[in-house]
Amino acid sequence: MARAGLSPERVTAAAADLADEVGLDQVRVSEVARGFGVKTASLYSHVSGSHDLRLRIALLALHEMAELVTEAVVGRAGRDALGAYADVYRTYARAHPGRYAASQLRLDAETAARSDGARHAAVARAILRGYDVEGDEQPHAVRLLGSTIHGYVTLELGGGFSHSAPDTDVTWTRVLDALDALLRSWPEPA
Amino acid sequence: MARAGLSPERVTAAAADLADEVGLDQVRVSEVARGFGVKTASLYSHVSGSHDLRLRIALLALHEMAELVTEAVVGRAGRDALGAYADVYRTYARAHPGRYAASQLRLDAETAARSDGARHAAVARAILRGYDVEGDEQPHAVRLLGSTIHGYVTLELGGGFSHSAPDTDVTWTRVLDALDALLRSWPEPA
DNA sequence: CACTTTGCCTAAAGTCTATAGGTTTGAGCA
DNA sequence: TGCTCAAACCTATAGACTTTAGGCAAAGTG
Repeated sequence: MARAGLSPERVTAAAADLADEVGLDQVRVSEVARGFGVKTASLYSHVSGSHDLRLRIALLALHEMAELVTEAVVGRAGRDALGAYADVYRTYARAHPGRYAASQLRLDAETAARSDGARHAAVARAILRGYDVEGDEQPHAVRLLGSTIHGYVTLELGGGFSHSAPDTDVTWTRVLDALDALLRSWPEPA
Repeated sequence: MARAGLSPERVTAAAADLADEVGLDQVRVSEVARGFGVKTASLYSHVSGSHDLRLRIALLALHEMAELVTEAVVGRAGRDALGAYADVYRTYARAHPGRYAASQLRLDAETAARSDGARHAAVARAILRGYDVEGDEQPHAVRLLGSTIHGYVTLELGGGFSHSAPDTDVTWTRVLDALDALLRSWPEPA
């Protein structure tokens, strides 16, 4: 019988697409197998189970976002760079909710080291350079940036804003303006 | 044989405790039943399944946090109120990670209306009153507040900060100071 | 062409969810 | 006290998912 041409990469990609469609927690090894027209047990030669599958989706998402975010900020600085940076996450999360959810999974130190997580922080630091936030203050500012952007994206995606009135796009630019203002006048180290 | 004295409330409470221990996505109806020394099927008279169980945990968490947050801000204003408000979420999330995760679940409009979600927004608006952020600007500021606090708590809990250097408590006060400064000088409507 | 590896299969054990229907318990009441 | 009835809990069952073990056949290799 014809082989389906499976590989860890293809399996992960299919699982990621499935996660975007039905939600990360609804990703089943059996369903991924069905998608390939293959028996469930066959996937276990390529990935070591459903936990492994989710982890691989996370690494894929972190990689894809790192590529996008790196590309988005080249040639930009200040508010312009900040907006491009943040928009990547928001746009990605809307287009790929399952992948984005996976990227928030807790990774053990070893896996995290192997991931593209550090690239995200590096891009954030590059943006801060345009604001003259340096030295010991950088980590704090990076965390603030990450918290606000990630929090907004998560809440918006989770429907946390859909119950109240104003358009979320308006709030989004307001939030970015606020972050911009904050970084412009970042306080001196205590 | 002695009855276990089940009820939707007791089942939900036990499930919430289990979620805090093993993670929300590891909550099994069968495991909750085991905890009561009861057969799995018996729980279906009290809750209508695992989805229902998670939803009930979410409502419980939203209620508990609403109580805490309401109590925390009475008699406070400005930076003081902001800090007390934010600390409730951070402390709660650390003590009850499963409950907190449940509180982020997407609720349909009907369930959301029945939840204590609106109370959280009301407390946030009360804090803004101390900063003279009013009218059409309030929703934007509420969303910024929620995004940053929720994002920070989520990232910290998810281990997103544990790979880099400085103490997260320091960053936390820095973030709150930043939000305080931001609200103090909130821009006029465009 | 023989040989090895790889890819996918069948088989099976174990766990979970969920439904249907039966039995026991205990509170209220004549 | 003894009856009734609803609630609480049970057994049985069906279907789905996960994961391991071992087998055959198709693709690459010398």
